[in-house]
Amino acid sequence: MSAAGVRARIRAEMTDEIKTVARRHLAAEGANLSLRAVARDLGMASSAVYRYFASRDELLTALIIDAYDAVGAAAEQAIKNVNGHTERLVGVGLAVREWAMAEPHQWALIYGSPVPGYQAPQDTIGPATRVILLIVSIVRDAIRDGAVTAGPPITGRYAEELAAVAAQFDEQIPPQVAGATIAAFVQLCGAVSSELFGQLDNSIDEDRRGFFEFQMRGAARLIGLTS
Amino acid sequence: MSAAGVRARIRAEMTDEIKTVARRHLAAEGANLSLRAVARDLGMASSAVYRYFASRDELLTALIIDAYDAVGAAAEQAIKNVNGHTERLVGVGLAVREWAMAEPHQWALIYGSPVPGYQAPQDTIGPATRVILLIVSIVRDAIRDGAVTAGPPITGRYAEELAAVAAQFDEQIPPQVAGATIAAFVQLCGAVSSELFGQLDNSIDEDRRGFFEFQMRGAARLIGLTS
DNA sequence: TGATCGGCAAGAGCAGTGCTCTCGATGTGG
DNA sequence: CCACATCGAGAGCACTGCTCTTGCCGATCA
Repeated sequence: MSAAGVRARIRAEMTDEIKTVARRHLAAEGANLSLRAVARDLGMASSAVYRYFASRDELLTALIIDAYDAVGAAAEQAIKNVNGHTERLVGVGLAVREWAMAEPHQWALIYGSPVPGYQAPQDTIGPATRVILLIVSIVRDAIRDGAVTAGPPITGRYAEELAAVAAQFDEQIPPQVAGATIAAFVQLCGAVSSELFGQLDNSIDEDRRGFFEFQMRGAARLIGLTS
Repeated sequence: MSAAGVRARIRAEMTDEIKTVARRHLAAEGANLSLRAVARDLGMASSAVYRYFASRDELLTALIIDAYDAVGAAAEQAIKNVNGHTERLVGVGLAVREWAMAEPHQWALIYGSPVPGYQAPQDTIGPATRVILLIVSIVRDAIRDGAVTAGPPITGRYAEELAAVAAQFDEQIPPQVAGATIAAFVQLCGAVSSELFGQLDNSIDEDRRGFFEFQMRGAARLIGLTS
């Protein structure tokens, strides 16, 4: 291996190590990630970290991309061997929920309020779409299988926009089905966030998983999934 | 008026002034509210602010309570003269959405990820329930008017919890209807947050209001509202 | 009236933060 | 072997939340 390769590998390892420690700090203390504290944990000067990440925001961006990737991978993995379109949709929801329960601060990082003064760069929009694309693919399969009874037709500018979005994947997706699909994703994110951020406290306290599944099945009914 | 009364009034005015300036800073810069900057804007030393709020968290708590109250009041006001249960539900959603669009940082404060290291005290749970209580009252009225066709029955621990919640308001609310009602609130919060936090970028970019209304009408259908 | 007391604001100060700059060490490529 | 790019360390700047002390000023009481 060339010397440049060695340097690049060491640099990549160091980058990973910083991200790992940063994730640990994130899990322990929440979103106000301290670059200095991370550096202390690594036994190096804070200024040294800036050799690897130009700013705290850039480190956060790296963590965000990784988080989007992780939750997307978890969802894909979870329904690998699941049959039935509704079951696959519910499976995605449950997998995302479980990932979020295990990594609440990472969830807050990607689906909570944006970090103050932080503007998500273009790098994040790719991995960000992984879960919604998975859901869209489930619905597309269901339509192909004739397992969708579309709801009442819709009109208006948003219907055209939904049709345009649907056309990117499959012209056969009616706009109201595309809308209900995005609505299902919104419900998924909202359900996880409300559970995680304490909105459900003092109402559903024990079987939150059951209530979450109830919501996912409702979303599936609105899409029109018949199996 | 007694001297003590004068003192108390001046103190209340000062407290309000601090909150107003803090809200302005929140709107301008985001969630990382700087107590020192607020004090500078008020032309006083930062230490003086601590006479009115024991800590930055306490100031945030005051802002959170006010925000919950404001969004609740906006929702109640919006449907004062609206007839039809579905229209009232949609009206609540649109009013909440509009308030959130006008005050995005205040929305993030109450429905976004919790502020790092901040634990919501008991004072906040009262005002926090104002919007969901309004939605519940709409559904209760609809049931009284015979304008709800309940969905398929549900079983399990979460169904019992939903029944217990429903019993706090009206025994006539079936658990699946109570569940769909909370789901509607979750959809509402999720829809506003996803629009505000950029999840909808590059899919629905023009008629987001229309798509939001579409989601609210879907939630109403899941509840079973027939008018 | 004069002394006392309580609430208020200001300032200094502590420990922490993100970030920049410079300087020295160290390993790499010609 | 030497020049160079890369890296880490340290000092330093401006900022933060928060505490403590000091002094002021008006209200209260003897």
